[in-house]
Amino acid sequence: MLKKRNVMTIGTLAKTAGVGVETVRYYQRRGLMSEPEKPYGGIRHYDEQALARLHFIRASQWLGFSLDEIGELLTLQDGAHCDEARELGEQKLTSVRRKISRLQQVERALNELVQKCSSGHGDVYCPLMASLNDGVEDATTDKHKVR
Amino acid sequence: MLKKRNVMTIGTLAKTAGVGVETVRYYQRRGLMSEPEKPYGGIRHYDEQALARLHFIRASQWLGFSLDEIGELLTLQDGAHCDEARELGEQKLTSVRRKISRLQQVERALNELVQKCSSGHGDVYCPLMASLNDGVEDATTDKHKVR
DNA sequence: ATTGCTTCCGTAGTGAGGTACGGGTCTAAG
DNA sequence: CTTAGACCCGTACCTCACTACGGAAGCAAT
Ligand SMILES: [Zn+2]
Ligand SMILES: [Zn+2]
Ligand SMILES: [Zn+2]
Ligand SMILES: [Zn+2]
Repeated sequence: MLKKRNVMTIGTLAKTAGVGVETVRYYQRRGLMSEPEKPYGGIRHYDEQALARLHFIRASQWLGFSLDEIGELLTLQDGAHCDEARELGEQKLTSVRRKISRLQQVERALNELVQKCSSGHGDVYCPLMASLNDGVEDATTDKHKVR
Repeated sequence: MLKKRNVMTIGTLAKTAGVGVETVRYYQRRGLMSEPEKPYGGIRHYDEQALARLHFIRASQWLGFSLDEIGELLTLQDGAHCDEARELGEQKLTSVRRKISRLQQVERALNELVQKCSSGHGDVYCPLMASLNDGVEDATTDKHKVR
């Protein structure tokens, strides 16, 4: 699969990194990866630096960074801007923690609804449906701000 | 704001429920709300049932149901299908719990990175950046499956 | 009666992160 | 030499939940 000295075509690069060819090209269009020069009338070749870049992008994405944010992170790669990178990491950590506690609220509310519905109410009305109609009382105060 | 006997225009309805007029019309197009008949050449009027429907939708959305799923929930509103509704709730609960534990993995990984970066490494290289390049080792096994 | 805010209705655009298509060119295997 | 399978490139399309636009017509206040 890997040609000598890790010189790859875009297809090999993509498969090695576990993404689609179209995704690589999309990252190039987004400016997250550079397009290597192509030999006259030929096919571009990619090296292990391109693969490392793909690893960087996917790892950052796994941590919740958007492609725009990843672009920013990439400008800090020289190692001299460690403080800025850490700042971005801390902001992301904060937002991840907010998401977690929001989801935990949802989990509690949903669990309560399901429990109430399970514990045989007398076929008269369903507390789950009733709560949805009334607006899921318990969870939070600003009920109608979904997004 | 509320006209006598809770008869409202679409604008009043929307404002009362805390959504936009366009959103109400969108829900109608999606089949989540019915359009009232309009008096000849006139303006449609909405009652408190429409408002309740809007509450139902927003509450369900807050719990993480998609509009398609909410459409399904609405067919179970007669109270006779409580078991199916509970099943949907349980599935959603499972997916919420999966999201939470995934985010908790991210939180641990991100926290570790930020900590390592904070504890003065000798300006030589940044462990945060290095980890991103190497692929955030600790977190999980299927690293490259982001979505 | 004139202004000015709503309503009505269909269509189109947004953002994020891709995925798919189609027509042409290149390369490696048989 | 021929053919199957990559590659190249631009463009269009996808999901989700809205949001905006545009023009006609209604309704309320001045
Ligand atoms: Zn700096
Ligand atoms: Zn029930
Ligand atoms: Zn049933
Ligand atoms: Zn650092």
